[in-house]
Amino acid sequence: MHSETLSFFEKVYEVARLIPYGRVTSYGAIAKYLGAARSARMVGYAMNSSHTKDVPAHRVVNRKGLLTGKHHFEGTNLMQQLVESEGVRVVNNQVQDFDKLFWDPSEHLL
DNA sequence: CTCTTGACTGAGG
DNA sequence: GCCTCAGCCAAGA
Repeated sequence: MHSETLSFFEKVYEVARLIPYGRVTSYGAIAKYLGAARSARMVGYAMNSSHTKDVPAHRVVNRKGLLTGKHHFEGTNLMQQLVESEGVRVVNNQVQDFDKLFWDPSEHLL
């Protein structure tokens, strides 16, 4: 599962699938968890390709809790609808109570 | 091999 | 708090 043969994208997908229902994390947090703290942009790039795969990409937002990837989902508001369906409140693309809902992949190891 | 493309981030003003 | 800029680097062409 965590083979070295997995591409960076595939590793990102594995971590994204660990995000609990109703919680969110950031591109940077996932990158850090993978030991590639400076590859946050790559995480977002990977999410762009997660379209067809079984990955909860809507639970990944930027460090401020903004839904920066919403334009990559179908329709004009699908990403927000998905997170809100999990109980996450969003106002102007900003996740409310972001500090409380933020899930750090690194905590998963503790 | 080189070059471009970014769903990012931290620092500086 | 805001905005801008530069560094970041995997993948695909």
